Amino acid sequence: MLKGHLDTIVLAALEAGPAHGYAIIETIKRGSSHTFDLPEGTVYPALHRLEDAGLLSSAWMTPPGGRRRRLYSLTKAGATALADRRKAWGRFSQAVETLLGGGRAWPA
Amino acid sequence: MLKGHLDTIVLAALEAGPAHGYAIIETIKRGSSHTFDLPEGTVYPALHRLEDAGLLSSAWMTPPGGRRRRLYSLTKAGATALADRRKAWGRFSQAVETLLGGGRAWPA
DNA sequence: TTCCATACCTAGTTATGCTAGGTATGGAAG
DNA sequence: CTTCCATACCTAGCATAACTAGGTATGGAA
Repeated sequence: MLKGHLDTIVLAALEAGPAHGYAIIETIKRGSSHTFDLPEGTVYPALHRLEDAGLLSSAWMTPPGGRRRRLYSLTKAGATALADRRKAWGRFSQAVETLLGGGRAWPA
Repeated sequence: MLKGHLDTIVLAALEAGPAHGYAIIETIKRGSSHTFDLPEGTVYPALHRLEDAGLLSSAWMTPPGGRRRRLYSLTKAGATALADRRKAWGRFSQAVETLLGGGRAWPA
């Protein structure tokens, strides 16, 4: 479970340039050392959500001698959203870290 | 949104010793510098879930001249679960960090 | 006596991620 | 040539998590 951070990760995966769904899944898998091995049923609906929200745009492409793919790109709003989500992740992980780290069995 | 890490945080809050629901909310609020200001409707059901799962145990207490409170304690299974979840959090946050940090605007 | 902070609770809504299916094509293996 | 796998897309429906929005009750301060 990615618990609400899926969108952030997908946006980040597209920051380096446009990509299609299947490739995004692979990028996330390799980039996380297989910690996030996301099923398509998770990623495709997320891409549609993000496009509906205006954070991504898409276009069908057919590479020569290849199969049709839908290429997703970050919109300007998407880039802004990613920046916001990066900050939110920082606050979030910092807070969790403090709460988890601060909990000692018992200080002497 | 705590995105599935609520249980981890609640378990961690009880690591230092038993506490009641309202106090746990305050502990999490202060410990996270108000990043996590959790509504009761979030925390109480979580406590019940964790107790049903055997990770917490509870007992009603009435301090002298005070009001009745339900004191929650970590069970042995709860302590084990907390250790597991700490590791899971480490893997999770590490992976997100890599994916977010690795996404550069463009490498030269 | 009125109000606030404490202290507990739950029904119902919403959104998220996943399961479990389905369609289709290019290329390799047999 | 046919069978199978990896690629590549999709959706309906389920489970669950967190929250909203209510409710009850008490001790102490104003």
